[in-house]
Amino acid sequence: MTSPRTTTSYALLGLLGLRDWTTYELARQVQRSLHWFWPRAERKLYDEPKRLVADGLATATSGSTGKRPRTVYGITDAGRTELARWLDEPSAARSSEFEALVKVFFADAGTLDQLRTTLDRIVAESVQRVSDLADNVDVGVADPAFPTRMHLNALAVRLQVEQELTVLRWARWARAQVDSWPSVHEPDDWDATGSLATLVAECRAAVG
Amino acid sequence: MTSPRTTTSYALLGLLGLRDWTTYELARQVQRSLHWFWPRAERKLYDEPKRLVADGLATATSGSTGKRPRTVYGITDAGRTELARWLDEPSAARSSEFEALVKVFFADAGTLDQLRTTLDRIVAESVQRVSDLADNVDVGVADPAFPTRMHLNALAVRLQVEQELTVLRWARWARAQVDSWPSVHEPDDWDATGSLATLVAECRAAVG
DNA sequence: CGCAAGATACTGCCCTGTGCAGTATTTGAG
DNA sequence: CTCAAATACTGCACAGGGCAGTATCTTGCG
Repeated sequence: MTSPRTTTSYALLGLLGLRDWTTYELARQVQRSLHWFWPRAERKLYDEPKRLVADGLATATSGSTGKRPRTVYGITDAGRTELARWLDEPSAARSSEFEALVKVFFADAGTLDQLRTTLDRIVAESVQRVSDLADNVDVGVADPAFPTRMHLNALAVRLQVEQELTVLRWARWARAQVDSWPSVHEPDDWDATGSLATLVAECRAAVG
Repeated sequence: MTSPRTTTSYALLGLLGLRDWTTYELARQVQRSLHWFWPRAERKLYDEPKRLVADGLATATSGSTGKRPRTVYGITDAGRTELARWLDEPSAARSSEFEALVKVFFADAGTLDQLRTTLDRIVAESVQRVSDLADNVDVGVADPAFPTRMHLNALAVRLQVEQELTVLRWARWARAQVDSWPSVHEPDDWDATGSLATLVAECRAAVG
């Protein structure tokens, strides 16, 4: 083994389990589907298949389109076995990065206008993401690449949609809250402490 | 400037804007609050303040507790100015990693039992995160470190709670769905395509 | 009082991953 | 026929993660 496999290795192995792909196709497919819950830069997607081949989990078939090289990757039996084994392993915790929320959190280092702009941008980005998601799903339903996998796709997409809509609803709510604040330091008559208590109660109720 | 500042630089600068901290305290504080939307390894939090000092955005005061060194960091005027300026910049897109969802997505490479186990683990992790969040908030309300920042805290916490609860609800729903599947390849009588269409409709409705 | 466990305070190393620039060739639209 | 877009990569510098390692200080328990 060249070095310990990462989740990215298995994500690509998973795609190779469905059919053969060139790296370029793989990169596009990752952006369309996996990107929502396992985002990786295109750059990585050119390195990773080589490692899979070195470990005997994938095969590389070099061809060409005229003078341009063209490598097609496929999965091996060892690859399928390893992929199935990986499904048993415990997973890393979910983690999300939200730079704009860091700006909201430290809003008192700036002005109320800055906070309002930050929230407006979050709403705009969120609307964009929800639209993109809907467009993607529309295409996937009208012309499914893997019709027999629709149910797995639907499980994953449902979470993505709920997540994006949750952010959008929150952003609109937060923007409305902030609208009545006289300054970034005072929430007017909003009872922040009481609101936190309500949230805690919701959490306790959900976990039973 | 040593090199372009990252969001991590500004996140720490933001904390330094509230009061002075030792790196150890900073590390703990980041785990408690920022970690939910800007997760960074402890290791990084020891390097970053040094860069801030090198750029004149922070000050380092070396003291000691007996023979053990102890560096206290604080913000400079230049640091405050730079922090306020950063609030104007557009932010990076939100991004989240969810390894377990990759396993759900490629569940057809394994067995139905594996999928069920994966979902059970997601539910368990989710319950844990919701509890932790509630505990954190309880402590923060009972004994607030920065009472005058409660409203900003409440904005951020609300999003975190909604996000975690969304994942929890989804995981329970998905686990129930999968319960009736005869195999990982067939969703029994579940209309996955119809379900996707409903989700698209929800998205379209939300973006107007 | 003595000692163990946990808290405090870091550094080094190797690897993954990102972003951007750079280099070509081929295809398709007008 | 031409030019833009798509295809197909590589190199490089830096951010970041995880883990091991090395101390010292504090606290509670017997």
